[in-house]
Amino acid sequence: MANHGNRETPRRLLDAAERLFAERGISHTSLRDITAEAGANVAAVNYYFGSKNELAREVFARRMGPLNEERIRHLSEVERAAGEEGPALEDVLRAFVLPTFRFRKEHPESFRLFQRFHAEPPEFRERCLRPELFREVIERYRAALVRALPGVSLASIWWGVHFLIGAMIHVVAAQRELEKMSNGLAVSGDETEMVERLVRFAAAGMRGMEPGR
Amino acid sequence: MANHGNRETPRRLLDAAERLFAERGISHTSLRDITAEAGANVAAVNYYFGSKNELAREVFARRMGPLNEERIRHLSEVERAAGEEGPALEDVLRAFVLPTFRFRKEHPESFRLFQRFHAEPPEFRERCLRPELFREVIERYRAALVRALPGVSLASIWWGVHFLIGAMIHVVAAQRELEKMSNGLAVSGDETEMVERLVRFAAAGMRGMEPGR
DNA sequence: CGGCACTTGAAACAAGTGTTTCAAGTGTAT
DNA sequence: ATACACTTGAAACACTTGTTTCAAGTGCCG
Repeated sequence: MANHGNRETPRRLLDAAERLFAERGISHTSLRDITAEAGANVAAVNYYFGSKNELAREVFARRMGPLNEERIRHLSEVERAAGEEGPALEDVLRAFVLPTFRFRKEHPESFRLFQRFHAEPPEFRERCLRPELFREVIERYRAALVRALPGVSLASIWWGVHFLIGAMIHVVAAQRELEKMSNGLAVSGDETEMVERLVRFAAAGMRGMEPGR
Repeated sequence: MANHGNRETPRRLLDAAERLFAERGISHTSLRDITAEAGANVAAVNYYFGSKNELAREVFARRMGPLNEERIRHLSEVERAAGEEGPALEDVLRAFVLPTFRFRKEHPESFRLFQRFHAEPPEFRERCLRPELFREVIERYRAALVRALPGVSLASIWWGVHFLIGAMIHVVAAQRELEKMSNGLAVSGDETEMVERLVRFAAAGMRGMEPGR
């Protein structure tokens, strides 16, 4: 009944959807949950986004884009600092991993989004995952890793990267459960500790991957 | 209307549910999908299992139990073969990882189950994950790893294991997509190749984790 | 002030969900 | 053969889902 004069309803819908998607998953979140949290009407989602699916697509793009941009920015910075001979493996990996953890720190409640996303059916994922969002990241990091890992085959690098991604997704998403299971062994009050562990693990792992090392 | 004289309806329900859960996820699979595929009536699930949730719990337990048992069996075998000084790190990790890949080989269509499971909301997971299914595995492998990694702290071991689990889940579940993205770089016709890569990666990673090494 | 494009609210929609009910059928033991 | 416990089928239940509809409200521009 009211035009409140502001254009922030779509943003509030995105925020609410992000939070709830992350908390319960996409299919476990109804439009009524979202609109209730956003203080909007049920019809608002279809009015502004057309459908629940397109809302979800926007929710993801809003985060994935900047995240990948920051990965590229970090890599550029590290490469600039390293000069001619190129950055060390650890620095390349940290440039890739750090934005993820930093995003979790700044948006702790909405972070599970990415793992939730991995859990959706493949056809849904492919509709959301616009390849152009990732092409540059892949290109840039492949070049940097090839350079930082002389003597390691491209196939090994490829696998190493995906081992790293899997490890990252898992610990970052299941952290609370891991802490509960570890009996105080895994305290992650300091996020950099976890990042450093992951970076050291992956760096050592990638260096030790070649069969005839 | 008929008692077909056999007791295989529950088994057919479990099989159908497993296949569909793995393919689309739990919440995207309806009881009608399951019962249709199993050639049973909609009421059959509630008759035999009480509810959809308890059916899901059974579906997981049916696979997770034997899988963990085989992990323990492998570890015992490796420990027996190694004798007094204990098995090498690579052998311990392989004993842990191999059953997962072997299960995927034998039940390729139902394997995604485990990743789907990781994607369900936490409360659901906790209802399914009976701790007693994992206690022995944790106990045994922790002891073996502490022995195979002298000088590495328990915390580092703990993190390394979860990095490994994350990497394993990810590559094993997203394999088809990874192959598509890799432009022929990642061919996994030979499952042992992937296992060995993962084992070498994790072994090198765990050895290189300690900060002041 | 009056008209207009834009938002909102409340209600209803059609479709799908998990679950329950109950009569009808079956095999087995008495 | 008769009784009985066990399974099944078809239908209905109560509820939630995403979506649509339309009247009512708002602020802005002429």
